Amino acid sequence: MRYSKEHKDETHQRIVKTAGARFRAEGVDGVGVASVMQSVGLTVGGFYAHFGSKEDLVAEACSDAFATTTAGFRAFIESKPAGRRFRALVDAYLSPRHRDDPGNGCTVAANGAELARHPTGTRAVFSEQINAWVKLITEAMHADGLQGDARGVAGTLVGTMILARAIADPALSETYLQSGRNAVMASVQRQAV
Amino acid sequence: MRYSKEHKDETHQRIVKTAGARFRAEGVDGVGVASVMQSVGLTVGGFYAHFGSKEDLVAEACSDAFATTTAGFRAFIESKPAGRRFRALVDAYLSPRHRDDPGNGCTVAANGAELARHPTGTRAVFSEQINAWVKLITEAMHADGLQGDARGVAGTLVGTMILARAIADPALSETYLQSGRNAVMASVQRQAV
DNA sequence: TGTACATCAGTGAACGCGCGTTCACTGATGTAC
DNA sequence: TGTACATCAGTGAACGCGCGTTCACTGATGTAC
Repeated sequence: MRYSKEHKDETHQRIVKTAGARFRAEGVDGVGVASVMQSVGLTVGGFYAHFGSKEDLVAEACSDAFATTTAGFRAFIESKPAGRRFRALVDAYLSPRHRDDPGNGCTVAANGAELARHPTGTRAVFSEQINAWVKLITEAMHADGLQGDARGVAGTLVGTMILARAIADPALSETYLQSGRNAVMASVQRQAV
Repeated sequence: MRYSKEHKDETHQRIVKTAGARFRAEGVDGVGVASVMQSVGLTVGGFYAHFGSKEDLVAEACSDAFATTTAGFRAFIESKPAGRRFRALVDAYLSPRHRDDPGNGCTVAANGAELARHPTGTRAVFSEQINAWVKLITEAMHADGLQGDARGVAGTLVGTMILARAIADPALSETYLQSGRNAVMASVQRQAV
């Protein structure tokens, strides 16, 4: 072999990470295979040594991006004391920082509607990631002695982010983020002891 | 003139309506100008007698689709007695029927993330429509003697629909719709008299 | 230890195709006389 | 009322371009001897 197994795996990961960021920032349809490979510093032809098709990359990149983001949120809230985790999660998700950096943010908010139109295989891996994300929300609630519907919370987070990004005026956009934060916090109750 | 003014306006409207439905069902990037014109029963070249560019069509079609959907929801809830309007609106929005027919449904849920990446002009008309939609939600709440944050409600509706459409399994998808309906109803309070 | 060979990640040109847009044109109709 | 002309919505072929994918190839390295 010309390159070691590690070398190929590393290149593969670089393609996945680059695609994950660009798909979120520019949309799946907005980013071509050749363009991704160029960002990685390689040429188009090499792509098919790593993936069977663009669709395979979409599935893997979106799944990886989602998992990485969820892991990031998990590390973030676990750095907070129990009792402050749920609010920290909500504030971090519905922040101007997240709104203005879709390339490193939530995959559902960035590509959810688009991915819903993709083949079943792609959607299946995506469904699993949504469940993992909802599980994290549930854990954050429980750590804070709160109870509520984590699926409803996930919906509010995603939808509010999409509205905040769609609205051109920054001040108006901020009021949507604020409304989303309020709505989520109002939807949970202190757990009966 | 070959055709009367009415004739051109009518053709223009047919293009707008067709594009609005197809953009929602297949995504803005997933539908070409030639394909829209074919759906209308015309050939590509004629397109530019009606629109300066595809982007102009995107702005007009999405704005029209959004306004039409909002008007439809308005007519629907006004057919209900005051006191049952908000719940009717929420149930209609978060229904399997709406989930399974994006081409005739909410433009934000279908194209929101995508349109956020479009030029300022397109986003501006879109922002206005969002405000009109939030206003309708507010009116439905007030008609029922409820108070709450209509922007937060809009976020929950949009995000829940995106999650429900992304999830491949129909039964699991239905639980997300249910959670969204619960979350919205729990977020409003009976108005103090 | 030194040499010949096999491997295969990555190259770069080419494929057919659909995209948004342009343009010379057609021909039915409204308008002017 | 009848005829000549101007208008312009719509035609259909062509434009350059980027798309996803294919393929003959290169050349550095691991492996066999």
